[in-house]
Amino acid sequence: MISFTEENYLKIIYKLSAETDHEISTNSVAELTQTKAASVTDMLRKLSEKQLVSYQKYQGVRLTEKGENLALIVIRKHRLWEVFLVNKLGFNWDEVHEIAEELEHINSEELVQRLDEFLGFPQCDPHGDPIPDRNGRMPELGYKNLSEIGETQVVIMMGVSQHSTNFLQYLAKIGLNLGVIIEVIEINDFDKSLTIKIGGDNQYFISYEVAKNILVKTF
Amino acid sequence: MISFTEENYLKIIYKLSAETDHEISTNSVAELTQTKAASVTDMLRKLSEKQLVSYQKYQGVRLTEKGENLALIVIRKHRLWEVFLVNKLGFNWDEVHEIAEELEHINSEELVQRLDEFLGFPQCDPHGDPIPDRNGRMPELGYKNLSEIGETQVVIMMGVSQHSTNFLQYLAKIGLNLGVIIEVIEINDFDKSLTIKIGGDNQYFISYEVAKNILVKTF
DNA sequence: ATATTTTTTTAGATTAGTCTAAAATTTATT
DNA sequence: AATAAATTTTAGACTAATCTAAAAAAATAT
Ligand SMILES: [Mn+2]
Ligand SMILES: [Mn+2]
Ligand SMILES: [Mn+2]
Ligand SMILES: [Mn+2]
Repeated sequence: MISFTEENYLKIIYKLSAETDHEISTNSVAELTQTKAASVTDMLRKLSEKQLVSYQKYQGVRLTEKGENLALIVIRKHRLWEVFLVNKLGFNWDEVHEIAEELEHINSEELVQRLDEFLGFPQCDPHGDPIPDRNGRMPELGYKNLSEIGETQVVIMMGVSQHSTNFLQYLAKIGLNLGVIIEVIEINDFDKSLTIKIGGDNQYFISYEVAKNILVKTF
Repeated sequence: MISFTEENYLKIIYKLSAETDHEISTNSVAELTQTKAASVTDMLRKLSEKQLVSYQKYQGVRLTEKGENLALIVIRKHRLWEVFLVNKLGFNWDEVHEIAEELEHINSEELVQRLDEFLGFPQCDPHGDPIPDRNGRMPELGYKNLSEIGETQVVIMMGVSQHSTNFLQYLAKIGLNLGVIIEVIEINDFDKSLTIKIGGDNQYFISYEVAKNILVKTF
Protein backbone atom coordinates (compact mmCIF):
# COMPACT_ATOMS: atom_id res chain seq x y z
CA MET A 1 0.00 0.00 0.00
CA ILE A 2 0.93 3.61 -0.53
CA SER A 3 0.80 6.09 2.31
CA PHE A 4 -0.66 9.56 2.49
CA THR A 5 2.88 10.94 2.64
CA GLU A 6 4.11 8.98 -0.35
CA GLU A 7 1.15 10.19 -2.37
CA ASN A 8 2.06 13.78 -1.57
CA TYR A 9 5.61 13.26 -2.73
CA LEU A 10 4.44 11.72 -6.00
CA LYS A 11 2.04 14.57 -6.64
CA ILE A 12 4.76 17.13 -6.01
CA ILE A 13 7.29 15.37 -8.24
CA TYR A 14 4.60 15.24 -10.92
CA LYS A 15 3.95 18.95 -10.63
CA LEU A 16 7.66 19.80 -10.84
CA SER A 17 8.07 17.47 -13.82
CA ALA A 18 5.46 19.38 -15.77
CA GLU A 19 7.72 22.44 -15.78
CA THR A 20 10.87 20.78 -17.10
CA ASP A 21 12.13 17.67 -18.84
CA HIS A 22 15.19 17.36 -16.61
CA GLU A 23 15.30 15.19 -13.52
CA ILE A 24 13.84 16.89 -10.45
CA SER A 25 16.24 18.05 -7.73
CA THR A 26 16.07 16.98 -4.12
CA ASN A 27 15.93 20.58 -2.97
CA SER A 28 12.98 21.53 -5.14
CA VAL A 29 11.02 18.60 -3.75
CA ALA A 30 12.00 19.61 -0.22
CA GLU A 31 10.69 23.11 -0.82
CA LEU A 32 7.24 21.94 -1.92
CA THR A 33 6.87 19.19 0.67
CA GLN A 34 7.97 21.67 3.34
CA THR A 35 10.58 19.23 4.63
CA LYS A 36 14.37 19.14 4.63
CA ALA A 37 16.53 17.74 1.84
CA ALA A 38 17.69 14.91 4.10
CA SER A 39 14.11 13.73 4.53
CA VAL A 40 13.53 13.88 0.79
CA THR A 41 16.58 11.72 0.12
CA ASP A 42 15.18 9.06 2.45
CA MET A 43 11.80 9.15 0.78
CA LEU A 44 13.25 9.04 -2.73
CA ARG A 45 15.13 5.88 -1.86
CA LYS A 46 11.92 4.38 -0.56
CA LEU A 47 9.86 5.37 -3.60
CA SER A 48 12.62 4.03 -5.80
CA GLU A 49 12.47 0.65 -4.07
CA LYS A 50 8.75 0.61 -4.75
CA GLN A 51 9.49 1.38 -8.41
CA LEU A 52 7.46 4.56 -8.30
CA VAL A 53 10.40 6.81 -9.26
CA SER A 54 13.75 6.31 -10.95
CA TYR A 55 16.45 7.77 -8.80
CA GLN A 56 20.24 7.65 -8.75
CA LYS A 57 21.88 9.46 -5.93
CA TYR A 58 23.06 12.97 -6.81
CA GLN A 59 21.27 12.65 -10.18
CA GLY A 60 17.76 13.81 -9.26
CA VAL A 61 14.49 11.96 -9.62
CA ARG A 62 11.85 11.20 -12.25
CA LEU A 63 8.50 9.41 -11.99
CA THR A 64 8.17 5.95 -13.48
CA GLU A 65 5.02 5.17 -15.43
CA LYS A 66 3.62 3.48 -12.33
CA GLY A 67 4.47 6.54 -10.22
CA GLU A 68 2.96 8.91 -12.74
CA ASN A 69 -0.27 6.90 -12.82
CA LEU A 70 -0.56 7.09 -9.07
CA ALA A 71 0.15 10.81 -9.11
CA LEU A 72 -2.56 11.33 -11.70
CA ILE A 73 -5.08 9.40 -9.62
CA VAL A 74 -4.38 11.66 -6.66
CA ILE A 75 -4.66 14.77 -8.83
CA ARG A 76 -7.92 13.48 -10.30
CA LYS A 77 -9.33 13.06 -6.80
CA HIS A 78 -8.09 16.47 -5.67
CA ARG A 79 -9.73 18.24 -8.57
CA LEU A 80 -13.00 16.31 -8.45
CA TRP A 81 -13.36 17.11 -4.76
CA GLU A 82 -12.69 20.78 -5.51
CA VAL A 83 -15.51 20.73 -8.03
CA PHE A 84 -17.76 19.14 -5.43
CA LEU A 85 -16.89 21.73 -2.82
CA VAL A 86 -17.54 24.67 -5.15
CA ASN A 87 -20.45 23.41 -7.27
CA LYS A 88 -22.36 21.42 -4.68
CA LEU A 89 -21.45 22.91 -1.31
CA GLY A 90 -21.09 26.51 -2.44
CA PHE A 91 -17.53 27.20 -1.35
CA ASN A 92 -15.53 29.94 -3.06
CA TRP A 93 -12.66 28.82 -5.26
CA ASP A 94 -10.15 30.31 -2.85
CA GLU A 95 -11.41 28.19 0.06
CA VAL A 96 -11.18 24.67 -1.29
CA HIS A 97 -7.55 23.81 -1.82
CA GLU A 98 -6.69 22.88 1.76
CA ILE A 99 -9.75 20.68 2.19
CA ALA A 100 -9.08 18.94 -1.11
CA GLU A 101 -5.52 18.28 0.08
CA GLU A 102 -7.09 16.00 2.68
CA LEU A 103 -9.90 14.55 0.60
CA GLU A 104 -7.54 13.54 -2.22
CA HIS A 105 -6.18 10.72 -0.05
CA ILE A 106 -9.48 8.94 0.51
CA ASN A 107 -9.11 5.51 -0.91
CA SER A 108 -11.97 4.11 -2.97
CA GLU A 109 -12.13 3.78 -6.73
CA GLU A 110 -15.87 3.29 -6.54
CA LEU A 111 -16.22 6.56 -4.65
CA VAL A 112 -14.23 8.50 -7.23
CA GLN A 113 -16.22 7.08 -10.12
CA ARG A 114 -19.53 7.88 -8.48
CA LEU A 115 -18.38 11.34 -7.50
CA ASP A 116 -17.27 12.02 -11.08
CA GLU A 117 -20.69 10.94 -12.33
CA PHE A 118 -22.52 12.94 -9.65
CA LEU A 119 -20.63 16.05 -10.78
CA GLY A 120 -21.47 15.42 -14.44
CA PHE A 121 -17.97 14.33 -15.54
CA PRO A 122 -16.39 17.79 -15.33
CA GLN A 123 -13.43 18.51 -17.62
CA CYS A 124 -11.74 20.97 -15.29
CA ASP A 125 -11.70 22.04 -11.67
CA PRO A 126 -12.72 25.44 -10.27
CA HIS A 127 -9.26 26.82 -11.01
CA GLY A 128 -9.38 25.76 -14.66
CA ASP A 129 -7.06 22.79 -14.20
CA PRO A 130 -7.89 19.75 -16.32
CA ILE A 131 -9.19 16.65 -14.54
CA PRO A 132 -7.56 13.36 -15.60
CA ASP A 133 -10.03 10.63 -16.55
CA ARG A 134 -10.11 7.24 -14.76
CA ASN A 135 -7.19 6.09 -16.90
CA GLY A 136 -5.11 9.11 -15.99
CA ARG A 137 -5.52 10.86 -19.34
CA MET A 138 -5.54 14.65 -19.03
CA PRO A 139 -8.04 16.39 -21.31
CA GLU A 140 -6.26 18.88 -23.57
CA LEU A 141 -7.96 22.19 -22.89
CA GLY A 142 -5.62 24.37 -24.96
CA TYR A 143 -5.46 27.22 -22.48
CA LYS A 144 -2.57 29.69 -22.55
CA ASN A 145 -0.98 31.87 -19.92
CA LEU A 146 -2.02 35.50 -20.09
CA SER A 147 1.71 36.32 -20.26
CA GLU A 148 1.93 34.73 -23.72
CA ILE A 149 -0.80 36.88 -25.24
CA GLY A 150 0.19 39.74 -27.56
CA GLU A 151 -0.93 43.38 -27.44
CA THR A 152 -4.50 44.21 -28.61
CA GLN A 153 -5.59 40.56 -28.32
CA VAL A 154 -8.80 39.74 -26.50
CA VAL A 155 -9.17 36.54 -24.44
CA ILE A 156 -11.43 34.88 -21.85
CA MET A 157 -10.15 33.98 -18.41
CA MET A 158 -10.45 30.22 -17.84
CA GLY A 159 -8.37 29.55 -14.75
CA VAL A 160 -5.27 30.06 -12.67
CA SER A 161 -2.13 28.02 -12.21
CA GLN A 162 -1.50 29.13 -8.65
CA HIS A 163 -3.94 28.34 -5.84
CA SER A 164 -2.79 30.38 -2.87
CA THR A 165 -5.53 32.22 -1.03
CA ASN A 166 -3.50 35.44 -1.30
CA PHE A 167 -3.34 35.26 -5.05
CA LEU A 168 -6.98 34.30 -5.55
CA GLN A 169 -8.18 37.08 -3.30
CA TYR A 170 -6.06 39.62 -5.16
CA LEU A 171 -7.68 38.50 -8.40
CA ALA A 172 -11.15 38.80 -6.88
CA LYS A 173 -10.33 42.36 -5.77
CA ILE A 174 -9.46 43.61 -9.24
CA GLY A 175 -12.35 41.70 -10.81
CA LEU A 176 -10.40 38.90 -12.46
CA ASN A 177 -12.96 36.12 -12.18
CA LEU A 178 -13.52 33.05 -14.30
CA GLY A 179 -15.14 33.90 -17.59
CA VAL A 180 -14.26 37.62 -17.70
CA ILE A 181 -13.04 39.08 -20.98
CA ILE A 182 -9.53 40.46 -20.89
CA GLU A 183 -7.98 42.76 -23.48
CA VAL A 184 -4.21 43.20 -23.44
CA ILE A 185 -3.68 46.92 -23.93
CA GLU A 186 0.04 47.27 -23.56
CA ILE A 187 3.06 45.14 -22.64
CA ASN A 188 6.00 46.79 -20.97
CA ASP A 189 9.21 45.62 -22.70
CA PHE A 190 11.38 46.08 -19.67
CA ASP A 191 9.70 43.85 -17.07
CA LYS A 192 6.95 42.26 -19.20
CA SER A 193 4.29 43.76 -16.95
CA LEU A 194 1.04 44.54 -18.70
CA THR A 195 -1.90 46.89 -18.84
CA ILE A 196 -5.18 45.09 -19.38
CA LYS A 197 -8.83 46.00 -19.70
CA ILE A 198 -11.23 43.78 -17.75
CA GLY A 199 -14.73 43.19 -19.07
CA GLY A 200 -14.35 46.05 -21.54
CA ASP A 201 -14.29 48.41 -18.60
CA ASN A 202 -11.71 48.97 -15.90
CA GLN A 203 -8.09 49.23 -16.87
CA TYR A 204 -5.52 47.54 -14.62
CA PHE A 205 -1.79 47.22 -14.42
CA ILE A 206 -0.55 43.71 -13.52
CA SER A 207 2.91 42.18 -13.15
CA TYR A 208 4.37 39.48 -15.39
CA GLU A 209 4.33 37.21 -12.32
CA VAL A 210 0.55 37.56 -12.07
CA ALA A 211 -0.04 37.19 -15.82
CA LYS A 212 1.99 33.98 -15.88
CA ASN A 213 -0.49 32.40 -13.47
CA ILE A 214 -3.67 33.29 -15.33
CA LEU A 215 -5.06 30.80 -17.85
CA VAL A 216 -6.96 32.16 -20.82
CA LYS A 217 -8.67 30.94 -23.96
CA THR A 218 -8.23 32.79 -27.25
CA PHE A 219 -11.16 33.23 -29.60
CA MET B 1 -3.87 18.82 17.45
CA ILE B 2 -5.55 15.46 17.54
CA SER B 3 -4.47 12.67 15.22
CA PHE B 4 -6.45 10.29 13.08
CA THR B 5 -5.49 7.48 15.47
CA GLU B 6 -6.48 9.36 18.60
CA GLU B 7 -9.85 10.14 17.04
CA ASN B 8 -10.44 6.45 16.41
CA TYR B 9 -9.68 5.59 20.01
CA LEU B 10 -12.07 8.26 21.28
CA LYS B 11 -14.83 7.05 19.00
CA ILE B 12 -14.37 3.48 20.15
CA ILE B 13 -14.31 4.41 23.82
CA TYR B 14 -17.49 6.40 23.21
CA LYS B 15 -19.18 3.43 21.59
CA LEU B 16 -18.21 1.10 24.44
CA SER B 17 -19.37 3.64 27.01
CA ALA B 18 -22.86 3.67 25.53
CA GLU B 19 -23.29 0.02 26.53
CA THR B 20 -22.30 0.37 30.18
CA ASP B 21 -21.78 2.89 32.93
CA HIS B 22 -18.61 1.27 34.20
CA GLU B 23 -15.13 2.28 33.14
CA ILE B 24 -14.05 0.72 29.86
CA SER B 25 -11.43 -2.03 29.96
CA THR B 26 -8.14 -1.94 28.11
CA ASN B 27 -8.90 -5.26 26.43
CA SER B 28 -12.26 -4.20 25.06
CA VAL B 29 -10.65 -1.15 23.48
CA ALA B 30 -7.89 -3.34 22.03
CA GLU B 31 -10.46 -5.59 20.44
CA LEU B 32 -12.24 -2.77 18.62
CA THR B 33 -9.10 -0.90 17.58
CA GLN B 34 -7.64 -4.17 16.36
CA THR B 35 -4.46 -3.59 18.33
CA LYS B 36 -2.87 -5.22 21.37
CA ALA B 37 -3.56 -4.31 24.98
CA ALA B 38 -0.03 -2.95 25.37
CA SER B 39 -0.64 -0.42 22.59
CA VAL B 40 -3.91 0.63 24.16
CA THR B 41 -2.22 1.28 27.50
CA ASP B 42 0.25 3.61 25.79
CA MET B 43 -2.50 5.47 24.02
CA LEU B 44 -4.66 5.78 27.13
CA ARG B 45 -1.78 7.43 28.94
CA LYS B 46 -1.40 9.86 26.07
CA LEU B 47 -5.12 10.67 25.87
CA SER B 48 -5.13 11.13 29.61
CA GLU B 49 -2.31 13.68 29.42
CA LYS B 50 -4.37 15.55 26.83
CA GLN B 51 -7.34 15.46 29.26
CA LEU B 52 -9.48 13.61 26.76
CA VAL B 53 -10.04 10.62 29.05
CA SER B 54 -9.79 9.97 32.76
CA TYR B 55 -7.62 6.98 33.35
CA GLN B 56 -5.95 5.37 36.36
CA LYS B 57 -3.84 2.36 35.63
CA TYR B 58 -5.62 -0.96 36.11
CA GLN B 59 -8.89 0.95 36.68
CA GLY B 60 -10.10 1.31 33.11
CA VAL B 61 -10.93 4.44 31.18
CA ARG B 62 -13.77 6.93 30.74
CA LEU B 63 -14.16 9.91 28.40
CA THR B 64 -13.93 13.39 29.85
CA GLU B 65 -16.44 15.96 28.61
CA LYS B 66 -13.81 17.26 26.22
CA GLY B 67 -13.13 13.74 24.95
CA GLU B 68 -16.82 13.02 24.52
CA ASN B 69 -17.32 16.19 22.52
CA LEU B 70 -14.53 15.24 20.17
CA ALA B 71 -15.91 11.72 19.80
CA LEU B 72 -19.33 13.14 18.95
CA ILE B 73 -17.85 15.39 16.30
CA VAL B 74 -16.21 12.39 14.64
CA ILE B 75 -19.43 10.39 14.83
CA ARG B 76 -21.35 13.31 13.37
CA LYS B 77 -18.96 13.42 10.43
CA HIS B 78 -19.07 9.66 9.95
CA ARG B 79 -22.85 9.60 9.78
CA LEU B 80 -23.23 12.68 7.60
CA TRP B 81 -20.79 11.22 5.07
CA GLU B 82 -22.73 7.96 5.10
CA VAL B 83 -25.88 9.89 4.24
CA PHE B 84 -24.01 11.61 1.43
CA LEU B 85 -22.73 8.34 0.04
CA VAL B 86 -26.15 6.70 0.06
CA ASN B 87 -28.47 9.60 -0.78
CA LYS B 88 -26.30 11.51 -3.22
CA LEU B 89 -23.90 8.99 -4.71
CA GLY B 90 -26.27 6.03 -4.72
CA PHE B 91 -24.24 3.56 -2.67
CA ASN B 92 -26.02 0.76 -0.82
CA TRP B 93 -26.09 1.01 2.96
CA ASP B 94 -23.82 -2.01 3.25
CA GLU B 95 -21.06 -0.36 1.19
CA VAL B 96 -20.47 2.90 3.00
CA HIS B 97 -19.04 2.14 6.42
CA GLU B 98 -15.41 1.66 5.35
CA ILE B 99 -15.35 4.81 3.23
CA ALA B 100 -16.94 6.84 6.02
CA GLU B 101 -14.24 5.52 8.36
CA GLU B 102 -11.79 7.54 6.27
CA LEU B 103 -13.95 10.57 5.53
CA GLU B 104 -14.79 11.08 9.21
CA HIS B 105 -11.25 12.36 9.81
CA ILE B 106 -11.37 15.22 7.33
CA ASN B 107 -10.82 18.37 9.28
CA SER B 108 -13.01 21.35 8.48
CA GLU B 109 -15.93 22.64 10.49
CA GLU B 110 -17.09 24.68 7.54
CA LEU B 111 -17.17 21.56 5.40
CA VAL B 112 -19.28 19.64 7.91
CA GLN B 113 -21.77 22.48 8.25
CA ARG B 114 -22.18 22.85 4.52
CA LEU B 115 -22.47 19.10 4.04
CA ASP B 116 -25.17 18.94 6.71
CA GLU B 117 -27.08 21.69 4.94
CA PHE B 118 -26.57 20.10 1.51
CA LEU B 119 -28.08 16.88 2.86
CA GLY B 120 -31.05 18.71 4.36
CA PHE B 121 -30.01 18.37 8.01
CA PRO B 122 -30.75 14.65 8.28
CA GLN B 123 -31.69 13.28 11.72
CA CYS B 124 -30.23 9.84 11.17
CA ASP B 125 -27.80 7.98 8.93
CA PRO B 126 -28.63 5.17 6.49
CA HIS B 127 -28.41 2.63 9.33
CA GLY B 128 -30.90 4.51 11.48
CA ASP B 129 -28.26 5.92 13.84
CA PRO B 130 -28.96 9.44 15.12
CA ILE B 131 -26.67 12.22 13.87
CA PRO B 132 -25.39 14.59 16.58
CA ASP B 133 -25.95 18.28 15.84
CA ARG B 134 -23.06 20.77 15.65
CA ASN B 135 -23.05 20.99 19.44
CA GLY B 136 -22.82 17.25 19.83
CA ARG B 137 -26.42 16.77 20.90
CA MET B 138 -27.90 13.44 19.77
CA PRO B 139 -31.50 13.63 18.57
CA GLU B 140 -33.73 11.28 20.59
CA LEU B 141 -35.32 9.03 18.02
CA GLY B 142 -36.99 6.62 20.45
CA TYR B 143 -36.22 3.49 18.49
CA LYS B 144 -36.24 0.10 20.20
CA ASN B 145 -34.46 -3.15 19.49
CA LEU B 146 -36.63 -5.76 17.83
CA SER B 147 -35.61 -8.09 20.68
CA GLU B 148 -37.60 -5.95 23.15
CA ILE B 149 -40.87 -6.21 21.24
CA GLY B 150 -43.60 -8.52 22.54
CA GLU B 151 -45.57 -11.17 20.65
CA THR B 152 -48.29 -9.99 18.22
CA GLN B 153 -46.89 -6.44 18.14
CA VAL B 154 -46.33 -4.74 14.77
CA VAL B 155 -43.43 -2.32 14.19
CA ILE B 156 -41.53 -0.55 11.42
CA MET B 157 -37.88 -1.21 10.81
CA MET B 158 -35.85 2.00 11.24
CA GLY B 159 -32.24 0.86 11.36
CA VAL B 160 -29.55 -1.48 12.58
CA SER B 161 -27.02 -1.27 15.37
CA GLN B 162 -24.41 -3.39 13.63
CA HIS B 163 -22.82 -2.33 10.37
CA SER B 164 -20.86 -5.34 9.15
CA THR B 165 -21.31 -6.14 5.49
CA ASN B 166 -22.14 -9.73 6.41
CA PHE B 167 -24.99 -8.73 8.63
CA LEU B 168 -26.43 -6.15 6.24
CA GLN B 169 -26.35 -8.57 3.34
CA TYR B 170 -28.10 -11.21 5.41
CA LEU B 171 -30.86 -8.72 6.16
CA ALA B 172 -31.16 -7.82 2.49
CA LYS B 173 -31.50 -11.50 1.61
CA ILE B 174 -34.50 -12.09 3.87
CA GLY B 175 -36.07 -8.77 2.91
CA LEU B 176 -35.38 -6.84 6.10
CA ASN B 177 -34.95 -3.37 4.63
CA LEU B 178 -35.49 0.05 6.12
CA GLY B 179 -39.17 0.88 6.38
CA VAL B 180 -40.55 -2.66 6.19
CA ILE B 181 -43.34 -3.65 8.56
CA ILE B 182 -42.51 -6.43 10.97
CA GLU B 183 -44.95 -8.47 13.01
CA VAL B 184 -43.62 -10.54 15.89
CA ILE B 185 -45.44 -13.86 15.62
CA GLU B 186 -43.81 -15.90 18.31
CA ILE B 187 -40.93 -15.68 20.77
CA ASN B 188 -39.14 -18.85 21.78
CA ASP B 189 -38.72 -18.83 25.57
CA PHE B 190 -35.64 -20.96 25.56
CA ASP B 191 -33.22 -18.94 23.35
CA LYS B 192 -35.32 -15.81 22.73
CA SER B 193 -35.24 -16.46 19.00
CA LEU B 194 -38.33 -15.23 17.16
CA THR B 195 -40.63 -15.91 14.28
CA ILE B 196 -41.61 -12.75 12.42
CA LYS B 197 -43.71 -11.81 9.43
CA ILE B 198 -42.12 -9.30 7.05
CA GLY B 199 -44.32 -6.90 5.10
CA GLY B 200 -47.42 -8.90 6.03
CA ASP B 201 -46.08 -11.69 3.86
CA ASN B 202 -43.15 -14.02 4.31
CA GLN B 203 -42.57 -15.64 7.66
CA TYR B 204 -39.00 -15.90 8.93
CA PHE B 205 -37.18 -17.31 11.88
CA ILE B 206 -34.41 -15.11 13.29
CA SER B 207 -32.05 -15.44 16.25
CA TYR B 208 -32.03 -13.21 19.33
CA GLU B 209 -28.59 -12.01 18.21
CA VAL B 210 -30.07 -10.67 14.99
CA ALA B 211 -33.16 -9.17 16.64
CA LYS B 212 -30.96 -7.31 19.11
CA ASN B 213 -29.33 -5.45 16.22
CA ILE B 214 -32.50 -4.32 14.48
CA LEU B 215 -33.95 -0.92 15.38
CA VAL B 216 -37.70 -0.50 15.14
CA LYS B 217 -40.35 2.12 15.79
CA THR B 218 -43.64 1.17 17.46
CA PHE B 219 -46.92 2.67 16.28
C1' DA C 1 43.05 23.60 -12.55
C1' DT C 2 42.04 24.92 -7.94
C1' DA C 3 39.34 26.70 -4.68
C1' DT C 4 34.87 28.01 -3.09
C1' DT C 5 30.06 27.49 -2.81
C1' DT C 6 25.97 24.88 -3.24
C1' DT C 7 23.61 20.68 -3.26
C1' DT C 8 22.96 16.18 -1.75
C1' DT C 9 23.71 12.33 1.10
C1' DT C 10 24.91 9.96 5.40
C1' DA C 11 24.93 9.40 10.37
C1' DG C 12 22.60 9.55 14.34
C1' DA C 13 18.41 11.11 16.96
C1' DT C 14 13.36 11.86 17.74
C1' DT C 15 8.25 11.08 17.81
C1' DA C 16 3.95 8.40 16.91
C1' DG C 17 2.12 4.14 16.83
C1' DT C 18 2.70 -0.41 17.05
C1' DC C 19 4.51 -5.14 18.61
C1' DT C 20 6.23 -9.33 21.83
C1' DA C 21 7.56 -11.06 26.09
C1' DA C 22 7.90 -10.53 30.88
C1' DA C 23 6.35 -8.49 35.21
C1' DA C 24 2.72 -6.62 38.07
C1' DT C 25 -1.92 -6.34 39.50
C1' DT C 26 -6.62 -7.66 39.83
C1' DT C 27 -10.21 -11.11 39.68
C1' DA C 28 -11.91 -15.66 40.20
C1' DT C 29 -11.62 -20.26 42.23
C1' DT C 30 -10.86 -23.40 45.37
C1' DA D 1 -7.19 -16.78 52.63
C1' DA D 2 -4.28 -18.85 49.36
C1' DT D 3 -3.71 -20.08 44.74
C1' DA D 4 -4.66 -19.92 39.93
C1' DA D 5 -6.19 -17.42 36.00
C1' DA D 6 -7.01 -13.37 33.56
C1' DT D 7 -6.00 -8.68 32.71
C1' DT D 8 -3.07 -4.89 32.43
C1' DT D 9 1.22 -2.60 32.45
C1' DT D 10 6.21 -2.20 31.65
C1' DA D 11 10.43 -2.99 29.10
C1' DG D 12 12.51 -3.08 25.00
C1' DA D 13 12.27 -3.18 20.01
C1' DC D 14 10.52 -1.88 15.29
C1' DT D 15 8.84 1.13 11.26
C1' DA D 16 7.57 5.52 9.08
C1' DA D 17 8.59 10.09 8.73
C1' DT D 18 10.97 13.59 10.22
C1' DC D 19 15.10 16.50 12.03
C1' DT D 20 20.24 18.49 12.71
C1' DA D 21 24.97 18.31 11.86
C1' DA D 22 28.71 16.50 9.34
C1' DA D 23 30.62 14.41 5.17
C1' DA D 24 30.65 13.81 0.24
C1' DA D 25 29.82 15.17 -4.38
C1' DA D 26 28.73 18.45 -7.95
C1' DA D 27 28.57 22.99 -9.73
C1' DT D 28 30.60 27.51 -10.01
C1' DA D 29 34.03 30.93 -9.84
C1' DT D 30 38.55 32.38 -9.82
MN1 LIG E 1 -6.06 22.59 -5.08
MN1 LIG F 1 -7.48 23.19 -8.27
MN1 LIG G 1 -20.52 3.31 9.66
MN1 LIG H 1 -23.89 4.25 10.16
